[in-house]
Amino acid sequence: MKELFPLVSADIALFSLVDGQLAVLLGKRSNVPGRGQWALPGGVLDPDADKSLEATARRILRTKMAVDVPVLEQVMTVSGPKRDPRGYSISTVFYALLPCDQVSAVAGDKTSEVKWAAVATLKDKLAFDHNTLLDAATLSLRDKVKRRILPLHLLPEKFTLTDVQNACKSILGRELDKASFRRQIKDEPSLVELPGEFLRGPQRPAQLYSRAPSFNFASTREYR
Amino acid sequence: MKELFPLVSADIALFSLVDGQLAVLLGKRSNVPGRGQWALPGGVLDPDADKSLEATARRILRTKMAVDVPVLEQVMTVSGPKRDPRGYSISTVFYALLPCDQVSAVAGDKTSEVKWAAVATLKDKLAFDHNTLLDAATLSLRDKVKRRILPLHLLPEKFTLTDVQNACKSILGRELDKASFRRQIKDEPSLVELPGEFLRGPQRPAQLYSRAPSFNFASTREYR
DNA sequence: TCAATAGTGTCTCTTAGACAATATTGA
DNA sequence: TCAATATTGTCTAAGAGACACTATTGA
Repeated sequence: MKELFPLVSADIALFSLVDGQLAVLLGKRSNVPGRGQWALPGGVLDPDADKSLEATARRILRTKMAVDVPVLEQVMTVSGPKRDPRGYSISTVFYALLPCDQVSAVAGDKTSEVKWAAVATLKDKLAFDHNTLLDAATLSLRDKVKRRILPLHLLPEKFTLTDVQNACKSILGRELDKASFRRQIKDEPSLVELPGEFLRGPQRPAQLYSRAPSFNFASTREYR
Repeated sequence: MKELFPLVSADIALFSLVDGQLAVLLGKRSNVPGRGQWALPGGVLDPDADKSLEATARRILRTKMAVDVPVLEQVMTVSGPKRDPRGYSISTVFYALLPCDQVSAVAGDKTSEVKWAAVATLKDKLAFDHNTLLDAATLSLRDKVKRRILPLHLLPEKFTLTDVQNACKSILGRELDKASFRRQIKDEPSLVELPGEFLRGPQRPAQLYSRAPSFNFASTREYR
């Protein structure tokens, strides 16, 4: 393979909900640079295989983490001669959403070098400039949710409105009023009520919903 | 200079107001590919000279257009093997803001291959995928203004509130109510009233304002 | 005086947030 | 019945849009 100059790569913040907290998938670096440190999964562009940097990101998640993500959003691109000791590098950052039970790399491998980490607890603990990248990705996701694009891809196939509210709460980092939240999503076409299906427990059953097939997380939303 | 692979470059949508309309600076391409077509100014990363792709963009504007821009915002990065006939290419798109009278390249050169074009009139008239890039840049700028970051860098040093309103109107593409607009920007710390200075004409004089020195267009704004 | 634009006041409607009230289940 | 959570109703305040009114200049 022809050598790349500059070094062009994609890094991905794969978000999920772990114990109701927003979490991100990290890999422990097994090679220099940054050996032994935790970092966002990433990899170098393969011009022969990748139709775009989005394709690079998907390939990395597929080969390194064995996941296919339904949502992949570009965040920004960082560049410079000092970011990577190997030389001038360009990195495009993405974020992806997935229910954490769909990532087997974590639980399956005993000598696992992959883990979920709560986003809120990750101050300055990552390799390279990955804390900056993660912060940008988190802000970008938060922005989406503020525009009322629901992070339904973090949830299992069937979920309650309380689940949706908790997902939004963990992303926005603040409490949400139940009544207000429900008013706001009441007429969301992305939510499909599943008639007769309820989540049962030692209390009043909760209506179950699923994502509308037409729901497109990437779509924007007009606001004034 | 070491050859780049892939081809990494920056393209810039330099926005301004021309006759009250949002306009973008275009250059006619003098070389293949795209010779003779109009395109956003852009150029290839110089790893020795550019500390980042932002620096690339600034260098291009400085050398090709002889302007120093106060605002430069990253929009997104496009990539792929087919975008440019020269091979696999990565391009990061930026937008910049400037009063059009600060760009001399247009008026100064009789055989000028540079022009301002009203953004609203540019359907599918640009080289490569530059219409897509311009659309993305325009949306990104619009987004800023929707968050009440005022596009003050499009205006001259002294301006009236009506000027600000017209700038926002041309970016948002819709009429704005005067009273409502003024209520919204009433307590903007970015606006400094110039006591005793007025724009005079055949009507009631209009208070002049200037940008606050601390005004930072890049800063975001919290919204729920 | 009039034309023209600057600048302000007021009304209505929507909506977010706060908080309370009611509903429905299993134990 | 009670605990627990789901779901809904109501009040209030803030703010946007619409629109009309007043203010101040030059001609």
